[in-house]
Amino acid sequence: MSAKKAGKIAKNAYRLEDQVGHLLRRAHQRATAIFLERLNDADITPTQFAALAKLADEGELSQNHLGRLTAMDPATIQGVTRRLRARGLIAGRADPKDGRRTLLRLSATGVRLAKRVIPKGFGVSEGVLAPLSQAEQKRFLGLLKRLT
Amino acid sequence: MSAKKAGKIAKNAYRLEDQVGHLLRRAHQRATAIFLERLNDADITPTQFAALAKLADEGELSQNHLGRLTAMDPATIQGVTRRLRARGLIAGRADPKDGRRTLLRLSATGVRLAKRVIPKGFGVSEGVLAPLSQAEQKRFLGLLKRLT
DNA sequence: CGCTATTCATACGTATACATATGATTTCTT
DNA sequence: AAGAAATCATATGTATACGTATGAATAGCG
Repeated sequence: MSAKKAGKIAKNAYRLEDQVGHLLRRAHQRATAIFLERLNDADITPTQFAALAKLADEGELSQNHLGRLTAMDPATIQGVTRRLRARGLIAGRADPKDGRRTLLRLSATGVRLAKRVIPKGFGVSEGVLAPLSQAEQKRFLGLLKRLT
Repeated sequence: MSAKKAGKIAKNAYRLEDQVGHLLRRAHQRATAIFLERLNDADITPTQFAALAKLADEGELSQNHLGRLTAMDPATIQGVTRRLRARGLIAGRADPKDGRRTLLRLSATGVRLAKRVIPKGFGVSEGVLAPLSQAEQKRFLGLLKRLT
């Protein structure tokens, strides 16, 4: 029953600055900014990076499957892969076993770019987490993972 | 020098799922989804909500100032306020002291909507943080605030 | 005072992000 | 096996998000 009697405190004001959604939005903005700053020369976006990294791991994936692995809905992953294809970083072919699917994989150029760029991903994460100590970073990531 | 000798461990693979940026993006997606679900009837977006809440607090603000208080750059806040004005939720007038500025405030309709909707903001935050205990929520918010 | 720099709001282009609709194809169910 | 349901990719429309450019207005400086 704190702050109920004698009107000393402001009566549960809604503070935008303290709401998770707003803080998550701002933290995401900052993470994106750090990404774009550190990968400026590569000229790719965080979601494009995610798609390249996943394809580098998995080799060949259908478009929607790639979207699920990178947390993008079908409409979003469609736009991302369309732009990556237009730049020649990934290539697609019809799935011989399922006429609905398009199988995507990195092109030779895409492999080279992925090799050059993925190592920089570690630096981005470090930069984003830099305001926290090592122990805090671990705690934060553990909690954040549970909010996804 | 752990995991350096004898190649036992996978050699620092880059795991998208463990990177802050990716997790922040996913957490933000989830927060947005919870917001839209709980304020479905109000038909406003999280950023529109933020603008309304700030104007409810501050009374009258220039457009760019409102943007700074809600973490939106001039181009973004312009779009948000344009849509809110089109719906008659906010009104603008020229600043008599500064010819460059447009002063924005809630309309009568906007005040009514804000009063009805801001209380629901608490529920959204609770919903987003629900996977964490009370103590974890506090810890998480403290750490998250330092990453903005 | 006058010139420069800054700020403000707008406009345009690109890139997520998602709802919804559509047609093609596959899978499920009976 | 036939019809229903689900999945895949695409398309369209709305809404952030930000870089860049622009013209108007103010602030800062010599």
